[in-house]
Amino acid sequence: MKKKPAYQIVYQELKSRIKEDIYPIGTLLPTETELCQIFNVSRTTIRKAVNMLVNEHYLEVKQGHGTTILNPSTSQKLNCITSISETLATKGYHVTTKGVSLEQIAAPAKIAKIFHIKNDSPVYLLQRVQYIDDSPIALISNYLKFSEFPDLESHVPFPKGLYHLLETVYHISFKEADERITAVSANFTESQILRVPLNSPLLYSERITYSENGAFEFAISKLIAEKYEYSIHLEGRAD
Amino acid sequence: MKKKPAYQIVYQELKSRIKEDIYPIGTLLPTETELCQIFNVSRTTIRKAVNMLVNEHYLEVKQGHGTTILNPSTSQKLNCITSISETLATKGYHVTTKGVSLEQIAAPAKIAKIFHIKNDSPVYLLQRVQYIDDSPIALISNYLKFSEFPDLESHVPFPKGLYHLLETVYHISFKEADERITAVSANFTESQILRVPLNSPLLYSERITYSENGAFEFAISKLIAEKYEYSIHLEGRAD
DNA sequence: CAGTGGTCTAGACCACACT
DNA sequence: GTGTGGTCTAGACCACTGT
Repeated sequence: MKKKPAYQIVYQELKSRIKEDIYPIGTLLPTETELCQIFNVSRTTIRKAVNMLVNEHYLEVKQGHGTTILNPSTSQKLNCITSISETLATKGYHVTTKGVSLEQIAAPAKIAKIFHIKNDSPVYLLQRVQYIDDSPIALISNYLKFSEFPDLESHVPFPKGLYHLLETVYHISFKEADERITAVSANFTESQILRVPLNSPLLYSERITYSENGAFEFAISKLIAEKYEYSIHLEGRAD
Repeated sequence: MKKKPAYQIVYQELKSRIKEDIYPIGTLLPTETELCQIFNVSRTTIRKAVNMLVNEHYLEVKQGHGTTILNPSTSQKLNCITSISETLATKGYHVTTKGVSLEQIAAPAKIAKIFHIKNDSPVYLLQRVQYIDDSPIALISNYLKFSEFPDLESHVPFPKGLYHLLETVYHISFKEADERITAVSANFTESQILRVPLNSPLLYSERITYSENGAFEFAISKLIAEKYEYSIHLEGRAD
């Protein structure tokens, strides 16, 4: 076992104390000097841990005043890597997945380039339709790097969601993702599957997802625009 | 005048040295110990400045190896507050604005709530069509807080762009923005103005923009989906 | 092995907020 | 004024990368 840095321990302990309401929302955290005594570490270490929690919007510091515990539900976590079904679930919808198809295919040039593998190497292609209650909402295709997910077939149909499976069974750590979003008109097939009129507007998104070892997923989603929206948070101005 | 913290000075100096190729892209930055001597400050101060540049993707640090200067053009700045015209301009398009209309209107309830003003207080409503070369691409409505922008009329039609005007003339500091993106079908009016077939897919976005003093802009954009896409960057997983 | 960044300390002084 | 967080130092030891 590796030894954990002190600031990590403080960070996790503070986080759980906030979640368990030992430090209730709206109140002030103990002062930095007090926290030094509580955890028996230097102020630098405390400040590093506190800063991490500020970045995650758990805390807000104000010079001369103190450090306030924030309400995490108010500051919804935007710009995090979440699946369509997870996003819908946090909004209170009951999401189900139907028509799951998982196959091994030869990587098209575009996919091969993203995964840094040779053209026509095997990749997984997962195709699904997602439903809210009994109405379809999304058509999703996921390309997954073959070498990272041995025996993926045996886990179909991912009762807890694809991303949950990748995290728990394959121990993938989601690092970052780049997504491009535009809109298209539903063609005949799409209109039939999603049960919308021909040419209805669909949100179209392509996402590349990265772990520490590089890209491992490329996903294409087509969503009924009337039923979905992307929420994003922007910060600062470019130079 | 306020005295600048040492880490700010180091940060700015390092940033300009990178931009002026004194520290060329792809090479290693001097070691932290060397930088301490160069700037005559402690290692903590150097590390704070370096960390800021890492967050802005100017540098990459690797333990046991060194700190590398990155190519900023490779890491496009996503999730920054930019206008449609600015985004298109960085992609090399020539953007023009036509049909500018600026009026004072009584704030609808939705806008009043966002700006924290009374219903029917005056707000500016700016409406425009944006073109690439001679083809229309976007239909934009901006609601602007009346009290923050006195005499806005005199600056029409914003030759350098609305956001540039707000920054330089009104000294607004863009802090953050929240945006919701979905898609709609072009109605008759929209299809005429944008010169697309009826029911063509349009990207629809609503944005609230904040300065240090709270929300000052609410913008609605309708963009021809075939000609535009949103690029976003996601990081980490929610708990 | 030598050299790099990663973590940590104990103590100092400064800038701001509240009363 | 008192107390909070903001900045900064000088020095120590750990952990990783490369040869």
